[in-house]
Amino acid sequence: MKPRKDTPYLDLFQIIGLKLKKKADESIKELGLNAQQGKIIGYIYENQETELIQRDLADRFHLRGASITSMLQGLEKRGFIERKIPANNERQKNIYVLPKAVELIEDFNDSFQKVEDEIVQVLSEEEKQTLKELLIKINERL
Amino acid sequence: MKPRKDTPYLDLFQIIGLKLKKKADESIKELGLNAQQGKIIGYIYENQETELIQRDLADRFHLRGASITSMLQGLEKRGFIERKIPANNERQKNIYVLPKAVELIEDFNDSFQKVEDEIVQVLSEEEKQTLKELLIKINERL
DNA sequence: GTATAACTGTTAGATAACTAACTGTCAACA
DNA sequence: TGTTGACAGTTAGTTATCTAACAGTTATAC
Repeated sequence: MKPRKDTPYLDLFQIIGLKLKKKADESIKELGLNAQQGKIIGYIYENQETELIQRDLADRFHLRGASITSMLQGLEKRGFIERKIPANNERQKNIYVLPKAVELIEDFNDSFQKVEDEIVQVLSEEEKQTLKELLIKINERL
Repeated sequence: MKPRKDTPYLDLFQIIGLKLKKKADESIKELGLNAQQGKIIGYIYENQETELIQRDLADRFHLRGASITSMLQGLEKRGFIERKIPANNERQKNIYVLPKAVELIEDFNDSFQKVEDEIVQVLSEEEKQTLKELLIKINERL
């Protein structure tokens, strides 16, 4: 009498992930960017002094190189970032945010914070802490 | 001295969701389907006696009607499912799985079960229970 | 020192999702 | 009962991701 299907964790993670993506996209839509672009601009801003290259973004965001190329080409064309080939390695491109993007960073960090608060609004402080520990543990082994 | 960004829950859910999608896709790739298609076929199989229509799938899987149309057209063309306009309402299409799909259901349910086990492999029974409760609570309010 | 392998990024083409505009059918109500 | 609005699904066009094949650069090994 084995159950035909019973994958509550997989299902819950998928549905919650999808809902969060939609909420995050919606929250910064008016800025003309989607959530992924916002997250990436924020990450570039915080790491642009460290010779950040496209490869690093691919690793950090679990995207393929080709996807990063395409996304950054779009952001560059629209004047949010620039890419410069460093002197010591012509294979690479270092990435920097331009003022047009910097202006927006505070706005979408606020927006993301609102989504973040929505996620845990129904949890007590103790539950939040427990959840975070469990998620980190799962993420490390996945 | 407010932190520029601190959205650990949003980030963790996004990354875990992405990793799980990739694992689930990989696990049934050899069957010629992706995880979403597998999940949907399984769901149709379990609900085809209930006059299941495309709208129901859109609601259950949080997809738009147009996405369901496109996915089902593909599955129908490849002989996995069929759609029949019911006598009592010509707007709707009832959905049924065909034998070719039924053959595969056990296989991909096994595959999904393996991914499910990977998610919680590092957790104790008590932690699993706690996590499930927290995820359900979050999902309900999102 | 040169050949080979690894690395970084790009292009082309496929796929799965989306929105907006549409068709056809059914339901509600004035 | 006739109009109007809601509902179910489709189409067209866009976007973000993917894989596979590729080019150019750098590192490694013999």
